[in-house]
Parts: sequence; structure tokens; C-alpha cells
Amino acid sequence: MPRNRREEILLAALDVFGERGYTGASIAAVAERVGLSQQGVLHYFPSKDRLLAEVLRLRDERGLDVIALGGTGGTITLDTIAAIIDYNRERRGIVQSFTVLSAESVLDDHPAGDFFRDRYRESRTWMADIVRAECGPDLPGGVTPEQAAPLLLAVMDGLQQQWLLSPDDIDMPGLFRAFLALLRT
Amino acid sequence: MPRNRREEILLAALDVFGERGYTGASIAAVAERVGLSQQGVLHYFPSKDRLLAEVLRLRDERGLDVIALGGTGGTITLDTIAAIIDYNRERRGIVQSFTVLSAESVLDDHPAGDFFRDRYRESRTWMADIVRAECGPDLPGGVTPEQAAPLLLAVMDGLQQQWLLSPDDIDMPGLFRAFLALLRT
DNA sequence: ATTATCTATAGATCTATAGATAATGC
DNA sequence: ATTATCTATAGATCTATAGATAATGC
Repeated sequence: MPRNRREEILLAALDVFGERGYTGASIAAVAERVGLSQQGVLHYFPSKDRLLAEVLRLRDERGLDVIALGGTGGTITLDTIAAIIDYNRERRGIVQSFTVLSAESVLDDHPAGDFFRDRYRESRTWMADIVRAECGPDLPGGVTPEQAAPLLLAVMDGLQQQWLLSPDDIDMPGLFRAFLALLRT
Repeated sequence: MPRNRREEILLAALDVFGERGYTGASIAAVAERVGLSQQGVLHYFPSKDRLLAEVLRLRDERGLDVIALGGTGGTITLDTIAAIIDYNRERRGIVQSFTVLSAESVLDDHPAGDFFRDRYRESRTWMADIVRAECGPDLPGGVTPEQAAPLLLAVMDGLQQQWLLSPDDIDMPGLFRAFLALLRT
């Protein structure tokens, strides 16, 4: 049963990064989670930076992302995104990982800075396309799809932050749909 | 000229926490910034946790917060908040500090967890009051002030995240006002 | 040969304590 | 007396390298 060690390590690393942050996580903690020594992990990934880079690359391949939408195959609508947010309530660990890693990525010289900068840019582009396809070029209050796109991403991120702190107080999917209702008025 | 060492240290610590995150920041880096030895800092604050706690307490006293609204004296409206976001473009360091610290605070057993949990709860309460005072109990799309409150906070946090990564791409105040336009339709 | 894994370890940090010294305030 | 500050240092980590050993694949 030759399990895929590389992937095991990447998934464990994503968890550990979510629990302690990238800075606070140690390679040894990841190693322990997969039953290897710290040096065993470094055999597969030569440095902590590279381990992070590969964790983030895994999201692109696997749709591990909180808002990985490409995988659904069919047309993506705002309701598709709302459904993903429903599902995210059951993936708290992953939500926490991406929330923490994306926030850390704003730090000076952070190894994930480019990744998240690019990711948000791309997300804004296709989010604007989704909004335009669904609501046309004119939204309530004179708002444009180009403005709605970063607002949608902001709402998703910001609700995750509040939900992670107080899961019982924050109805993420309900609040996201309330925002959609504002866009669709 | 007996400068207030405690306060110098707290302000330097807020900066350093914003640059490296709480986990990644060392007491020695804070010390260097104020021209003391690491042990000099520990004379004023007996541990790193306590230093963080006092940094956060300073925000309550001083309105250092990105959205510290109490200090304005007069009535706070949604336009007041928009004006604060205008101003925040010139306080990138502080915005970054609070973005990073609040994201770190979702980590297991983080010393700032209670602080941010309480802060968001309070913020949602007065934000709902502001919305109700200004827009009444019924917002477009059947949205309530209780829903608008966490959405407003989410938009502020989420826009900061995107702006910190790509300041030239993100017009924080403009986008926040676009969101207000949706609420006021 | 290559791959997977380990032990050993160098070299940096980092937090926090202990205890000395100098200056200040009564 | 107390306050401000320093040097010294214990005790934990942490990343990464070096090099050994065992197993696997040709």
C-alpha cells in the first residue's frame, strides 16, 4: 500500500498551517502528523517555504480552496457560490487555513504574497464576469460588476473571519445570501 | 524629557506585530525599535502575551483601531465610517497590524481570541444601531439591520485584505461607498 | 542506482529568569 | 526604596545540512 507520502504531507501541512499559522507551524509538527521525522518531511520538500508553495499549488489542482469553483464543471452562478459557502461550514479547518494564510501573506516578504495577490486578481476578474452574466452591467445604486466583484470576495473573507471566531453567532450562508439579495434588488 | 517608555514600547510593538505578525515578531525586535535591550522591554511588560494584551488595550483607550469610532464625539453615521476608511489609506501600518492580528486571533488558544471575539460582537451591535437609525428597519431585498451589520464589518475587513495585497488595484473607500449605495437603494 | 527514512548536529533564534548597576525620589 | 536598565544565561525551539542505513527497482 504505497500511500502517496507527498500528498499526505501536504494535507497535514495545510491543517497544521491552519492551526498555528505558517509562521507558528513547525516542520516537526507536520512530520509528527504523518508519522515521520522532521527530516523525513524535508526529504520530500527541501524547505518550509517550498512546502508552503506546494500546499498552495495543491489547491489549484485539487480545488481545496474555500472558493475553488472551477471543478463544478457547469456554469458557475452566484447561487453556486452560495452553495459552496453552505458546504464550507463543514470544512472549518480548510476555511481557517486559507483565512490565516491569506492574512499572513500581506506581511513583508511573505513567501505566499505573490500567490494570494494573483489569486485575488483572477478571482475578481471571473467574479465580475459571473455578476455581469447574471445581473447585467447595471446593479442597484449605480454599482458596476467590477465593483461588485471585490465586494463579493470581501464579504466572503470577512464573514469567514467573524464565523471562525463565533460560529454560533454568524450564519455565513444566510448572510452571504442577504448580500446577494442586495445585489439583485 | 522622561518620555513615556511604556507607550513608546506599545506603539513599536503594534508596528512590529503588523510587520511580522504576533507569532513572527520577537520581543527583541520591539526592543531594538525603541533603543532598549530585550530585557528592558520585559521590565515594562513581563511577557509577550501581556505585551499583546496591553497593545490591544491601548486601542480601546486611544482609538488606534482602524474602525475606532467612539472618539468622534458626535453622531456616527455610515458616512462617518466611509470617512474613516478614507483616512485609513494613510495608516497602512495600523491597518495591517489589525488585519494580521485579528486573523491570527482565530488560531487555537490564541491570546487575542477573546479580545477580537468580543470586539466583533460589540461592533455588530452598534453597527446594526447605526444602520437602523439611518435606513430604518427594512433594507433593500428584505435585508435587516442585524444582517447588514456583520456584512458591513465583513466588507471593511475583506477590502483591507485585498487592498493590503494590491493597493493600486483596490479603491477601498470607493468600494465601501459602493456597498453603502446598495444598502441605500 | 535510487528512494525513503533515520540519527546527529550545527547554528540561529526566542522567551524568560537572575542578578548587577546606576539613577531617581522621598 | 524604587525604578530603569543592562549582562549573563538557562532552556526551548526551529530550520536545514551531513551522512548513515535499509529497502526498492532495474
